[in-house]
Amino acid sequence: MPDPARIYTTKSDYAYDRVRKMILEGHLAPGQVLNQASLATEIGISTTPLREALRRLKGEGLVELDAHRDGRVSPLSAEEARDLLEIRRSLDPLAAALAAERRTKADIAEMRSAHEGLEPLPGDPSYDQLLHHRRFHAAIYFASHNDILISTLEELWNKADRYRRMALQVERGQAARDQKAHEHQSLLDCIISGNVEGAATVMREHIDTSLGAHAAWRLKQQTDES
Amino acid sequence: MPDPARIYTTKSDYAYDRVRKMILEGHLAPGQVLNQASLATEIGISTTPLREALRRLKGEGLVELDAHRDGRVSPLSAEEARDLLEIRRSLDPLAAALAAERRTKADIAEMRSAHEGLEPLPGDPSYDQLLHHRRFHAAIYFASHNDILISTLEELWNKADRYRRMALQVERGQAARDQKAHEHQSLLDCIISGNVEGAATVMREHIDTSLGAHAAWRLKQQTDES
DNA sequence: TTCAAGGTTATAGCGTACAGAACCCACCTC
DNA sequence: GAGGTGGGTTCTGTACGCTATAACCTTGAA
Repeated sequence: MPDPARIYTTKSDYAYDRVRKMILEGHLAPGQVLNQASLATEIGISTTPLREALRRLKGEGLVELDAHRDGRVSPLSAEEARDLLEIRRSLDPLAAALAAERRTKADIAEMRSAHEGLEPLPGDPSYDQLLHHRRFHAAIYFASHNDILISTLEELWNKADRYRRMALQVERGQAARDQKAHEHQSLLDCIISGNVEGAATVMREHIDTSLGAHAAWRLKQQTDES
Repeated sequence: MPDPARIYTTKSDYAYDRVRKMILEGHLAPGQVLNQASLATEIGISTTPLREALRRLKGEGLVELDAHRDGRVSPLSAEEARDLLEIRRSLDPLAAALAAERRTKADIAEMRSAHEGLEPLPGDPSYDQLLHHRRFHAAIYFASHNDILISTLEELWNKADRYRRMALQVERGQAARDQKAHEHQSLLDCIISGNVEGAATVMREHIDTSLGAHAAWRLKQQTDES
């Protein structure tokens, strides 16, 4: 556990990171009730900065918070999975296209470095593996040089992460994982060579066959059955 | 001035609405320093709920807030105007297409009602006129039945509003305003008749020739000159 | 006996006031 | 003129009191 005073400029930021990580890693399960007092003592701060963090997470849709009601971690739903997919299907290709247009030498270096040793996620991936995967996509976002697009996509990524984890509970075949690796490679090639159309097309394909798409499909099945 | 206790469930929400409105209406100018203590007394609350509101506005990009530094209203910039346009050019057509696919009878009624008496914005528009215009577009967003897309677009709209205001300082010709009215009409027609492709196309056109686009162009000129 | 409705109490979130910490600026010294 | 130090200002965090909600219990009627 890092020392809050050393790394973060405010305890509010620290609380935000801690709680967010707890939600994304599943230590706080979807639907779980959040007691502000006990959460605050667990993190080691008082309730005011925690509240600010929770409000921020509410803004990002990770927690539900009504006045004078106990807050809870937002539950997963087939609708949200579908919603996320529809937007990312539109914005991720945009980011890839813009990246192919505007990438600098530094961007290319970062994308190459993030791609280095990147392997398709196994079932039950480590936090580091998820981070590595994210870093590659974040590098593409960054190369778009559109700040609002970057932060929007980062937020969508956070929301999607919980669905990704869910999809990874079912082991994928080697063929599917090879396919993902191939897509990462051609994504990189297209962006570096300035192939705007190609980058967008590959990215759209990448999203359509992504873990999030699998999760959306599975959740829809569950909903339709019941 | 509304009584906070009566309308809002928390003072934090009240403060958020008040400050946001002050920024969007220009009572707090871009770049202006925000003193928490005086802002709080002006609104009639203490600093804690105000701080929560400011943090929320920071998340939406309307204020800049660093640790232990004085906060300020985010300045306008050519980059942000361009960034906004690029994303809206992608997401607004998506919303229109989804709306054409999923609109319910209630959606159609609301879109029709919002379109009723809608007139292209004059120079120096009233708050009500801006609201009416927004209501029409919000009705389209809503008909997409994608909650994340709706909230994302609402946020982008807020950010874009300040640029819209800027563009309206230059009076538009009657031809341009007639064109906008025509676009609103065919947007409505396409969505109601379920013309998915058409709705997306008209919306893209609508964005490309929007006030935000004019503002982006003007800001770019200014930057290039200096 | 069971269910429903109203009131009361307990619990947990919200708001205020104040104390603490960090930053900025002015002033002084070298 | 440049660098450092001190005071003042403003933001951040804590503690506590307030208020709203919800759960439980009692009471009455079916």
